[in-house]
Amino acid sequence: MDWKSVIESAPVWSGNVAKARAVQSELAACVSLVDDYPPLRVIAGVDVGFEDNGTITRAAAVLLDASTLVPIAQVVARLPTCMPYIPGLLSFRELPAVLQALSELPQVPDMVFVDGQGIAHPRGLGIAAHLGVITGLPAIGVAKTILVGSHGAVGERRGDRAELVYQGRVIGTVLRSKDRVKPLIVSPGYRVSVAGAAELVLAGCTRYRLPEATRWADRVASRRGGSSPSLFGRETE
DNA sequence: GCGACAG
DNA sequence: ATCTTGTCGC
Repeated sequence: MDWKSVIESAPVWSGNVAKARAVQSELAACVSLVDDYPPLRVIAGVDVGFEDNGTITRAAAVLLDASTLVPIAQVVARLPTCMPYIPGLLSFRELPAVLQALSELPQVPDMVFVDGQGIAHPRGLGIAAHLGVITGLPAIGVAKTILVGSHGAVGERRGDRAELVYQGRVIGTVLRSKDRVKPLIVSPGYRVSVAGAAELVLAGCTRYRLPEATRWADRVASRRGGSSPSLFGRETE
């Protein structure tokens, strides 16, 4: 995997909203929803947090053993924040730091769990889909709230779900990952189908609402501890 | 024109 | 995302 070129060729925030949206539409056409990911040996969770009043973007990437869901390694990348949060353009704000962190993991993951939407986005390119298209890595978007789309009732038990529909298309799954908790919004990022993404996320959730991969990345990005992956951690700036 | 709006 | 204590529920 040539991270150097991936990071260099990644779309950069130009300060032009219309232009950024146009880029998203182009990349959205490259999204593959075919379940062609390899057997999952190692998976990764990525998430972002901020420091110094938001001036520093802190991205965390945690590698986990796919069969045991136990953390193997963690990396933190800190970069100057490049733009403010603009609904629909989250990837331009967070991907630079996320890609840097991912590139420093000791191994390339077979699947990346991203905090945010996959194709469940106004132009079909949430941060998980964006990450997948430019890295080529299979990815899934796991969000805590809806950006676009609507759905019917969701049962109260773990595994219960409802289709997330937007403009007549099924773009994701509103999935109850644990009994009686607010459901997750799961959508394909890249090289995964709507159904496949939901199954992988459910399998990745053990005793908490969020998948283990996302949970660890969350913790590391928000610089909380929760001892475990911290044994082989690195840091960058 | 008036809301809604991932993190 | 982030600022923040106690508190309701399993």
